[in-house]
Amino acid sequence: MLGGVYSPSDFPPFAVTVDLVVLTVRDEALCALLIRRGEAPFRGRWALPGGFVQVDEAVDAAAVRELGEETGVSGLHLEQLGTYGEPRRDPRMRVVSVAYLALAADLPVPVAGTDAAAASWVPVAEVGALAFDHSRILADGVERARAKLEYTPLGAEFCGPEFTVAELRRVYEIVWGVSLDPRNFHRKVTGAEGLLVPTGRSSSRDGGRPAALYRRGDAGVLYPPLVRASGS
Amino acid sequence: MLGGVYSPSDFPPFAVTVDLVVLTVRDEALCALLIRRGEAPFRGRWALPGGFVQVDEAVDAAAVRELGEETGVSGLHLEQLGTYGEPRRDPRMRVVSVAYLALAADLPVPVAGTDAAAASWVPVAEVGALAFDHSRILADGVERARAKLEYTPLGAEFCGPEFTVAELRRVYEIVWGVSLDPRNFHRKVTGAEGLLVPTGRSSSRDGGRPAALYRRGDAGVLYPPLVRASGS
DNA sequence: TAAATAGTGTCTCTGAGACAATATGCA
DNA sequence: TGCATATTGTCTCAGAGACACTATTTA
Repeated sequence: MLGGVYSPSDFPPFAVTVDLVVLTVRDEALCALLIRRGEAPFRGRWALPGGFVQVDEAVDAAAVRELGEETGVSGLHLEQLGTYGEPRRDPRMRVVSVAYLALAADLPVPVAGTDAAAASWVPVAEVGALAFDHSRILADGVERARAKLEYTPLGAEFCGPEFTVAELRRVYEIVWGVSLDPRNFHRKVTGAEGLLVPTGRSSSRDGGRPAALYRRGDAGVLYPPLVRASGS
Repeated sequence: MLGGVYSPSDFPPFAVTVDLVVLTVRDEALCALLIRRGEAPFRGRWALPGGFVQVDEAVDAAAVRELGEETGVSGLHLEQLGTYGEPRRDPRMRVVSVAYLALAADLPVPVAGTDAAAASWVPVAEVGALAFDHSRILADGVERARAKLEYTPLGAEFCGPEFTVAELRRVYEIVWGVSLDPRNFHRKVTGAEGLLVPTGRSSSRDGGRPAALYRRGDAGVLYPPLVRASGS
């Protein structure tokens, strides 16, 4: 069938939802925001937060709304991750879900939000089987986040409004699961155009020279990119 | 509302479609497969091929099916591009569309397919305003294709089963709209792991040393990547 | 032979990674 | 002072781009 050649009477009805992969770095681990389901199916299982797209609401807008409801925070980076539309991914009816990826600084604590279901940050390494196909969605989100750190300034999204180069480096080390040379990392990120904007000075947690504090720059891409260990 | 906490009675119904951005390189131009709409709305306008997702069909499967119906070809590279869900993107009803990107070698001619609507290859530089939000979807698809050539072997998807390095280079030049040094390009692509598999020899169109023919290798990523002119 | 395209070799520059050296705080 | 961390500098190597040069075909 060619696009648009149809009438309202011949389309099968679907429900459309958004699911959110919200990631943060806390306690030295990459964590995802998960909710525990209070009802069947998958009662008691962890699941991604999300919900229905309203009749008069753009799909992207639904993701923004849900993210605000879940985290109490707005203005986070939010991007489409993919759409998951297997016929039986929800056992009760035909649901197509548009997944979004959000990166957040360590938020105080997930707000209970408009729902009774418990929400909490769970280290992605300790996440077991999730409800529906959410395990795969989460895996796709984590991989996307890892890839985006290479060529975008999004690593700074995991940090607070002001942060040190070492904090940013810890983000990279935790998300990628590698260790990076502090000297080379420092040279690269301070040299990258528009990534960091200097400010004043910082605390020295346990001793050692204080580190300069930076704010996020306005660069859209990271050049030169920070590459993970590749072919070599 | 949190994910999965709902009942079948409270979801608003949507129609779900797939739209295809099918790109090829022919006549020294990057071309998209478009159909001319035979009915309102947007009667007479060009639009992307696509159609409804069936009740018992996965969304990805619907894209594969539509691609086969439109091009008569299977086995092409096909990937999700994004989902477009503005409330009034279709004036008649609420339609959420999942867009896909396909890269094809120069196919003989678009088959008329199961539809009467005329389909043809249109150079993307000459595409005017499309129906619905298809102009934006096409633009997103073209940009995705350009970006993918950098770090994946997908440029070879635009070539036939056997091709020369010069043909592959023309693909890059046309898609990116730049000119590339033949010597450096040759050294790079023949040096990239798993990109090209040698075969026999080739014709020499008008004179000049014959070029070696290659088949696509099985590499999933292109390392080292071919980068477009960037920060330098 | 001339023209044309294919393919190789070389040089230089940039950036990555290893790691020495210096700077600046706290106990 | 001693220790810890921050920041700078230096060295080496790989790969990109410029481009000279060789190879192999047709006219």
